[in-house]
Amino acid sequence: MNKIVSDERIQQRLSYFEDRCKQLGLRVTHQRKEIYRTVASSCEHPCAERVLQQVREKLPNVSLDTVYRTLASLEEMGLLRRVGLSVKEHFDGDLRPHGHFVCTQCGEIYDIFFKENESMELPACMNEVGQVRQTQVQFKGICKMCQSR
Amino acid sequence: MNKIVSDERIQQRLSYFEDRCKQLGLRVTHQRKEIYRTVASSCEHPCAERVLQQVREKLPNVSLDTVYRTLASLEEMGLLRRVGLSVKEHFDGDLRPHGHFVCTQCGEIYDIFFKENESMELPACMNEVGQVRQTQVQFKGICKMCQSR
DNA sequence: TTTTTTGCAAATACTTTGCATAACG
DNA sequence: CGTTATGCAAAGTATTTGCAAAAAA
Repeated sequence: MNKIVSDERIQQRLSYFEDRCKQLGLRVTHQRKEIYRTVASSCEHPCAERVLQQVREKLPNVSLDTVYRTLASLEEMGLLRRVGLSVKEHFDGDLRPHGHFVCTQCGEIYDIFFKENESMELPACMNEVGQVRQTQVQFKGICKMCQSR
Repeated sequence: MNKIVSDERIQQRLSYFEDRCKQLGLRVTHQRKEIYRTVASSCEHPCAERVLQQVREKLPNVSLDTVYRTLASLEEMGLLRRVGLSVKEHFDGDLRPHGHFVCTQCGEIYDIFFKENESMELPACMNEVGQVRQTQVQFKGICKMCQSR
């Protein structure tokens, strides 16, 4: 398994997860707990299918759609993040260094030009990981348009 | 239409596009040209379907799969970028501020912890765009593993 | 003329949804 | 017991692929 997170830390997180569930009136089911445990103790940024595999080692009958539903609610609960953006691919012909603001409500993508971006240096540890071809900064949130509704 | 890019600039880009095609032995077809023109002159980060719509205003018979194929080759040619990550969604239970390195060959995602990330301030223009909930820095490139093959 | 690219159609991959049953609190 | 969450099956969306015909060089 791919586990660098300590058991102790996972326990902490699980109990926080249970508290949050109670706070929000969500039920603490075996499936939710196992799905959250999997994501919280994984270092591999698993996709839904991969989460399912891991969860099924303990709960063999869990279905993929439960995994999707649960991952979505864990995200809403603020217990995990989605790496990346949206289901669709989006393309950008503007090659100047710039970032993007993505509205999580309407999906709109806005260009963000800012100085820090242009002069951004690669972190030192980058050498050990690989050769960087491009850097993108993404901001997620709610855009003005959606706010004023 | 969504055009802020000047005609002059688009012409420049199109002729660079043709040069690159010749350099690489790729044919300059109407479809490729129109697809590139669309992405290069758009400010809306279009998805494939949206590119198709625009392209069809000039070339009504272009098909969606050609758009996909062409966008992929334009990316390889270094003429456009994919906003986001990969087709699949990936989830991350680690909420500490950190970035990701994504290998464009094998798809592996590596965590990148670095000081600059923790202290990163939001660009001033952000106020005009929306309320930021989270910030993610993404690096794309080829990882060590893939390099040594 | 030769080779690449296209369009069509179909397959594949990923994610979401409706509904009856099961399980939490 | 009442209500929410799950599993199943099916639908919905996005992307990719094989192949014959069309078009570029």
